[in-house]
Amino acid sequence: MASDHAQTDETSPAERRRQRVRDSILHAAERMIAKEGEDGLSIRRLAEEIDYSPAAIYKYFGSKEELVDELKEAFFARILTHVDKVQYSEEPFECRAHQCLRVYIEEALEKPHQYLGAFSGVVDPTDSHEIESNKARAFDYLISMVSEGQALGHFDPSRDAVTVAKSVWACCHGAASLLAHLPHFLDGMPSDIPVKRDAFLDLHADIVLRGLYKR
Amino acid sequence: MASDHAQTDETSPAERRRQRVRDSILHAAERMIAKEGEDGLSIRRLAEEIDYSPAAIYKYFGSKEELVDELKEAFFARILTHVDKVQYSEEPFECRAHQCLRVYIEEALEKPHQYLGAFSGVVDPTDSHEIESNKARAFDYLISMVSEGQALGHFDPSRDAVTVAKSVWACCHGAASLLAHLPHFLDGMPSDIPVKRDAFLDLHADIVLRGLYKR
DNA sequence: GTTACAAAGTAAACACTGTTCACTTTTTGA
DNA sequence: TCAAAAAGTGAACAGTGTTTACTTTGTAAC
Repeated sequence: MASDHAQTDETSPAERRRQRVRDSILHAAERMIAKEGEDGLSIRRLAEEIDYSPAAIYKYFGSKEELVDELKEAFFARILTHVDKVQYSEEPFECRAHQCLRVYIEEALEKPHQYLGAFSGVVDPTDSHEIESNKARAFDYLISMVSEGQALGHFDPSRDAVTVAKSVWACCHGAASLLAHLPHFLDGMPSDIPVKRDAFLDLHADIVLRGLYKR
Repeated sequence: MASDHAQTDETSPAERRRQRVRDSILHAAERMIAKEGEDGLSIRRLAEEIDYSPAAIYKYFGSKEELVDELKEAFFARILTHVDKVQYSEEPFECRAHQCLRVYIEEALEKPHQYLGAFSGVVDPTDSHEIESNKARAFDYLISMVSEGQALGHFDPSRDAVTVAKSVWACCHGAASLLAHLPHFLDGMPSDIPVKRDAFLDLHADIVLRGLYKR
């Protein structure tokens, strides 16, 4: 039964083997990007690192771009799960909203090169596939957060929740982008190194959220 | 006297000629980047476009990076002058502050590829030359704007002006970056195309600035 | 077990890239 | 006019992503 034609878990030894090689490619690529950025990733050096020929990579990925895109999708999926966890916690709304912004930025900064790479370059408007990516979905959470804030009577209800959510996303993305791009961004500020980023993110989230409240 | 050893305006015909070639290189590079992005710029195709050999480019610029860095510096200098103009206008403070944020974003969006390219990739912390660029100076204007807002009794004075300015810069940069990166960012929103961006920027600046006011 | 077929893997080539170097042409200043 | 400097170039080097024809390996059926 276990060696029957239709496997119970849909994975044959060959498929598992293939999956392992695929993963090793992805992991090696991730390591190289983390070290040297997206431009530092070379298919040839990547192949050498995992002891394959460059051409072998193309049995697993259609192009370098497809490979990198898969990493980006996984990265944003990870950010989403972390933001999601905050969203459904038992904390009061104001605390959740604050954490929501913070966690997005903090998770983005876990992989600065990947985060920056995901926003470098103008996206082709005719490429519809980009629209339904996890990147766009990150911002769906913000819509429901803003709507909830309006329903609870905290936020100004006269504004369009979607538009406001886009504005909030811009604020979060900007902080993540600048912190990732400029390692010295917080230099010359009060308090010590590990606290600096924490304190800044608190202030930033405070300012952004305060902008949403009714006056 | 005019043909004396030391020229009055410090430019000989040879220097002017050289400057013209230099400019033609820069302009061609700018056109190519505007069309195909930073990665789409090729020294060889650039040379072909202006009818020179690829090697000739290196008589004017040490490397491709130096060339695009000069374009970036000029671009941010242009943004700065526009923001500067707002800063010293005769409008009331609240209007100037609002315009300050708007103009930064609008000018950034004049060259989406260049703006995104200026923030792609993690900056080398040991490279001190990056710190004193026009990019960093854009944010000096925000510091004085925040300080003035505090002095006038509008903004919360208990906060560090520099830190707040960084937060505001992040909000502006985020909006510029997202709008440049995602041409569809404002799709699915009320009102028509030319007004959309205008309305969004107004809302965004409103939200950010409201976050700074005393409650 | 053998055989047929598909999958995995590769070496070599193609068409690019940025950059350098030896070399020629042109321009300049005395 | 003549040497020196500047401007410009062709060819090469080392690297890139990708494709193609080919070989090796593994699998499934007879």
